[in-house]
Amino acid sequence: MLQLAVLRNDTAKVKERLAVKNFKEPELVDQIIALDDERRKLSFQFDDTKAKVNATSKEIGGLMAKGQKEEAEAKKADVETFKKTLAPIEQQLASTEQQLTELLLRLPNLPSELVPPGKTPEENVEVRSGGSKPELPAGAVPHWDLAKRYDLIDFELGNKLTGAGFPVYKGNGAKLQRALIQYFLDYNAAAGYIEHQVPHLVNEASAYGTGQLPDKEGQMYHATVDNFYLIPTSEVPLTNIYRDVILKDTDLPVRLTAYTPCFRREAGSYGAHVRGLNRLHQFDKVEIVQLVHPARSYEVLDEMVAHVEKLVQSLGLPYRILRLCGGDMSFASALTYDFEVWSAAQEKWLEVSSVSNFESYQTNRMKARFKEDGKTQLLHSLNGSSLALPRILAALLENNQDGNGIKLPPVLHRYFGSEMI
RNA sequence: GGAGAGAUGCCAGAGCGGUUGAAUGGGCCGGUCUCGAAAACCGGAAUACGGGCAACUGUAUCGAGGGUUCGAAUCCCUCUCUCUCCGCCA
Repeated sequence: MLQLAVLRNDTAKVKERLAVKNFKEPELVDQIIALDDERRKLSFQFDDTKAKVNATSKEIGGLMAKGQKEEAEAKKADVETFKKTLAPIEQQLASTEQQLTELLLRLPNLPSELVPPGKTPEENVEVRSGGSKPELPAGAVPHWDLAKRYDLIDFELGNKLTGAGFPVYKGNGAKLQRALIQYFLDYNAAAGYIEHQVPHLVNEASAYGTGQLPDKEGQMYHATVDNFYLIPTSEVPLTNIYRDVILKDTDLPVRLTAYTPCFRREAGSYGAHVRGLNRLHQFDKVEIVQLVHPARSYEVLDEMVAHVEKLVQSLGLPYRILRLCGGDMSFASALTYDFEVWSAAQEKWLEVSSVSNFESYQTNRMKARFKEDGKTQLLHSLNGSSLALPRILAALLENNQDGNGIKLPPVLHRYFGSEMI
């Protein structure tokens, strides 16, 4: 969430930035500041009265020790009076604080100056592209047909076991998944990201920490008996490792990577968008996360984009990098680059990675901080997919079909064990 | 799943109703000493939110939440987690 100090000191700027994100309730900012004024007033009254209670209670202790019972009783009456005035203040303070937090949670992160204006994905700005779209042989088919032809993925079996969006990978399909995961992890580790294996279910505090709660409650699977959430991305457990942690500046930067399955309810999706591997309820993803000094976060963002770009290039897939416009960005992000690869048989761009700088929006929620020259301050958090598997798989299958099989890019040969499927 | 024990600062660990934000030891930072280091000695050091130009100062925090009390790290209740034993088990 945004820092109160920023809202108070830079109110006009905050509203201007929120407008870029097409935020509909700018008046919330003023409400929040008014509530904070109220909170300060109440907090002062509370502290002041409580100080009297504490001081008097201490005196009572002294009097009791000296055996001055009568005086002590008189003081007790004083405390009684203080406490009577304290009770309503305490209640008001608690409800004001709660309201304040609720409102604060409704404000999205401020977009950086680099974010282009716009409301729809069409207004995203292409910053770079690479590779070239392949010429497909006659009779080329989409990946769901290829998956069937070469017996790589069984969508119907997934329907039987669980439901739509939970495919079963088998044979070379399963092996290729494993090869991709291992290649991605090795690639990230070589760049200094420390590999982690993390829980696939998290508690409420973690879901709040990265911003999945409260606003995206409906997008997560919820194991209600134990009140755990199935992770929609390993960003959640990875970033929350540093919830309520204060690092030393010498610990920075923190670089993490993990492979996990990701679970998303994707409520409201339907039709051609969800065909084949395009949109699943469970999919595999390798993620990278960094926690860095605030002064460096944009430099690091560029570095992460370059890192993912090289990975996509190594797979030989035609791609483009988009800088998301205000309307297409996620709630918590300050700047996001999406990677899309060309899925030649579908003739569609598919999003395979999203690399974002969250600045202090997540770290303020989860109190992930570091200490520099004795001063404690919030870290900046960033993450990106490196990479999401299903759409990579879709593009690899479609783009590399030659009628006899699928030719795999050279980087995968040693992971897959052969050059063709 | 059953029975018991426990959760205190960076770590270990005291405290079990009243100057305890917290003894003591270790670690860490600064200093003295030293050519330098070690040892020894001296000093410093939590987080959040307020008040104050500042020095400084108020409040909260001893797993979390609630309660008892003039006063709670200390007593009571609920929850979470850890450990030991039993059961079960990849």
